Amino acid sequence: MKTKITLKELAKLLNVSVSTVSKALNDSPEISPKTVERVKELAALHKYRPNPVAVNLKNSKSGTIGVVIPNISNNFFAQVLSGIEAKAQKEGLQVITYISNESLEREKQIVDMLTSGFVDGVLIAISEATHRARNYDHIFSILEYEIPVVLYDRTNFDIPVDKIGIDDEKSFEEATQLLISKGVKKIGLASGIHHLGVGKLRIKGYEKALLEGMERFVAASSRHQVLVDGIKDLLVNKKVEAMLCTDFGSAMLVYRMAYEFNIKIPQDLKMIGFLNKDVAQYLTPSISFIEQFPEELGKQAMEMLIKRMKGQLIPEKNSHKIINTELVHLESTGF
Amino acid sequence: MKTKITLKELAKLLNVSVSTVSKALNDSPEISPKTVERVKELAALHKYRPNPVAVNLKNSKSGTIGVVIPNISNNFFAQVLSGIEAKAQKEGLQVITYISNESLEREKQIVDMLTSGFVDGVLIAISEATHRARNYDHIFSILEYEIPVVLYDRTNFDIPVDKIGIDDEKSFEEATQLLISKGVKKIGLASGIHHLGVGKLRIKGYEKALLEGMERFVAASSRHQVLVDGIKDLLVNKKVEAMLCTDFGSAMLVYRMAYEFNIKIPQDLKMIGFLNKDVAQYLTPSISFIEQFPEELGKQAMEMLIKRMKGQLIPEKNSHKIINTELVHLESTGF
DNA sequence: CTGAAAGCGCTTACAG
DNA sequence: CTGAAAGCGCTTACAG
Repeated sequence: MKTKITLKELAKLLNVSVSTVSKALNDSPEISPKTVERVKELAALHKYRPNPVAVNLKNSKSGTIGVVIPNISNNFFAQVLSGIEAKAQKEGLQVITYISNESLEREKQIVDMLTSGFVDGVLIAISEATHRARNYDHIFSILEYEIPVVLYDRTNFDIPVDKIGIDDEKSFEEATQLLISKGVKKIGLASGIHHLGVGKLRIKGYEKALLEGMERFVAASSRHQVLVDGIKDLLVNKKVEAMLCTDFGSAMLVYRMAYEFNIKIPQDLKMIGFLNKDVAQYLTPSISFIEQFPEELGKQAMEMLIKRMKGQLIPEKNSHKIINTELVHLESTGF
Repeated sequence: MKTKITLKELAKLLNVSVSTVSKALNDSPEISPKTVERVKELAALHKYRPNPVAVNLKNSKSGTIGVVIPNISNNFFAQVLSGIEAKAQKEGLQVITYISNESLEREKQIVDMLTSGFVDGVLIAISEATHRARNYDHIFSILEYEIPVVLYDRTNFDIPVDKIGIDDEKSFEEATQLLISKGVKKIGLASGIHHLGVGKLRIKGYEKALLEGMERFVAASSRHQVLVDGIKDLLVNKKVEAMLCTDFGSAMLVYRMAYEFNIKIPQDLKMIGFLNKDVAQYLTPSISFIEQFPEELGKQAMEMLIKRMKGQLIPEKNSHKIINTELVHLESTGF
């Protein structure tokens, strides 16, 4: 019904040239006010809107940015996307979403698309598999194509690009220090992601905060049963008084085993985890968590990318930004 | 560095015309095998890839589809997106993501973008605000522009388009029937989304399944404290033996209050909820939940849209598909 | 088998 | 003030 009208058709209806219509619509001072009015009136009547594909071709850009997400089921990334999308909308940019599912293979395919001219810029969090394989060639290829790119969240590897993330190490260092300051002596840590960059950093922060003479109690494995046994050992045999959990899975395991062995949270065991707010606060008892402000991270990543695309950042110098985390106290750290 | 090479440049390097290069690259039978080889070799050397924006302009399409998501923090929608994206990738389509945040205003803006020619098709789940305001004009406008569109998940309103969703009513009807078959007499329901389409349907299913003489125990409110009081009444005063929860929030409240009033799950109280798998199975005790297969829903929505875009569906007839849900038994329904 | 021309829908320097 | 022409990067019917 309302099949899209083009400049050419408007021009014919108005008995003027296409150029005149285009200029009138773009408020060019070259065109007489009277003509501008006529043109705009008819354009409004027909609800004319320029074909974005044509405009983009003309401008040699695509008007879109590509966002690569390792795992959209992880609420953290979903929220990051939300922040990105909100900012993009304001800037009139379209967000093309690619989900790598933590796969190197998939990530390579995605990068292939990204470098083919579909997008004007890229926001990417590197997949787990890529980190494990230490195969970053495809990431470098984005740079070779001179496509502006910002790495978000998973930033701990050496590549000369703009980055934005949180300080994983510091967050757990501070959490550990807080427990120590409250007089907790035996602090344990559980992790199902110790092999990943973020996992390593969180564990490092914990270890850094431990005082001389304090024992290190770590249960870490990506294999379920090994992790279960490790946690059980810490809770039952080592009788730790607090547990830090680097990820959702390990937090839920600690939670569950505390229940099974009748260890009361927070009376017998304090807990702090990297969980998303929604889950953390709704649990019974609620679990104190590290707030990472993912939407803010997404927003700022987008801002950084926009600046880079507009050439507002110094070419040879890369930005590196840190979003501060915040320890939110809920029931599991009641003292 | 690796600045993109164009057909024109390839042509110049090869001393042939642009048309010849284009045809050779597209394996046109018009071109001699020798030329094809020469062209392809040089193209490969320079890693030539056609500018997608130009190709799209030529083909009068955009190569993208728009996906409108009401709330990406809801894991259900995140998973739907995952299914959509996977399928789109296979079809060589780009997914532009728009997040309405359950806002009518935002949804209108988004639809405005969608009808301006950015996308070849649309997948949309209508926002809560839109449903409340019963203001569907903008949705109809997508139809006026003759853009293929598939409604997913929130499909219970009258509009002549393709739809795909789950049978909310049936899912809770069956869940209720199951409890009845196990001899549970006093079955309660908690809802924080009774005012929404899906909430209404779930409640309706519950009511439909109740046998003659069975009392209806419903605690429903979008106001936190009212809902808390309602649930408390059901658990403590009415002493229901089971609770159905239409949403994550109400499930967590029931969970919490059972804990506070020392009501044991599943011994004293059975529970079934609309939760996502991840949370449901990790809770202690784990909560039996209705599996909605969101990725499958996303995938099939995309398939339906592709068929519509390709004209493989009958123009005057709309598809309406239902994804079957499945009650997954975990600890909270242990009998 | 190859190439010139037209065209997708727009914008913009240039003539008049 | 208006319009013809060139061009963004491609494809394809048409001539040769």
